Amino acid sequence: MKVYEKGNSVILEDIEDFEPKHIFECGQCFRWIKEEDDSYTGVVEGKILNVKKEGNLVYLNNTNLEDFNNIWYDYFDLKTDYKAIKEKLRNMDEHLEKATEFGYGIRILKQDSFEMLISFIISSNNRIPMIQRAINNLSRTYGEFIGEYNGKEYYSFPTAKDLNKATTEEIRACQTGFRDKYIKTTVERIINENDDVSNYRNLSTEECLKELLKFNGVGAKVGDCIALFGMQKFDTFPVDVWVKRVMQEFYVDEDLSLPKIRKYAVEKFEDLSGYAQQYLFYYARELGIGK
DNA sequence: ATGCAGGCGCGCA
DNA sequence: TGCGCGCCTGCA
Repeated sequence: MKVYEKGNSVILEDIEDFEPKHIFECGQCFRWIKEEDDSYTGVVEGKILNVKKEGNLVYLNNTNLEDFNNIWYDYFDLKTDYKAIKEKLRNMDEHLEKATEFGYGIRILKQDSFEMLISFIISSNNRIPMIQRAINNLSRTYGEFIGEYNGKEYYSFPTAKDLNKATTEEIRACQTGFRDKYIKTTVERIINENDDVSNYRNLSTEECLKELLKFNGVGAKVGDCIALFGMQKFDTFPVDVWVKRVMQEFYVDEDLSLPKIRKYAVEKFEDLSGYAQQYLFYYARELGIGK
């Protein structure tokens, strides 16, 4: 892979295992919006970035080499060899062979811990467009105005301190629905206990999940998502309805409970569980497997 | 129209 | 430990 700066962009040449659609639509993030030219625009660490792939070039627009080195390299997990991960998974069975071929450009983003905590609380029993809307409303109301890009305004995801200014009613007014009280008590607890959830990265996966489950609105699936996407715990396996369907279709009995499906997967995929989940999820949802 | 969608907390056995 | 149920909200 070659990296160079050109104008207001950083260009990645001959980067392998990087496909914007796969990365931004495999269920891990909510703030990357598809543009008319099939590029994606998002907000990370107070920066607006546009990502576009053309042939063997990935354009990171509205940025520079300094931010690439300080932010985007880690955010897009460019240090990790996804070819090696896919190779291991592909050799496990025919289903993963197909799933890794289908979602060949998936990468697991290194996202902000607190943003993941709140975002996945909102995700429970909810649909992606509505999750995106609620997060946008919260960001516009309680986040910081960053600037404009292509005529649209962008805001940072609010900090716990910012969000703590909102009442339960005001949080609901951002279209969070019945999850308003979960968000309120979660933010309140973080402020009162002066907690920094990004420190959960230092805990073992088991301890990390145990701590996350103490938050109101965080159950098994949501906790796994936060640990995986916000704390880089790759030996987790979030089981949502799509993953349940694809697991039942290919691996386990129809009547196996969710916790048992999870146990089966983590024992099978071990440290690659999170990656396997992403490939299987994207494969199942895009193809409508098990529906 | 009424059931349901990318779950969770709760009450109850 | 394992169930069944209600819940914001928009869409089929």
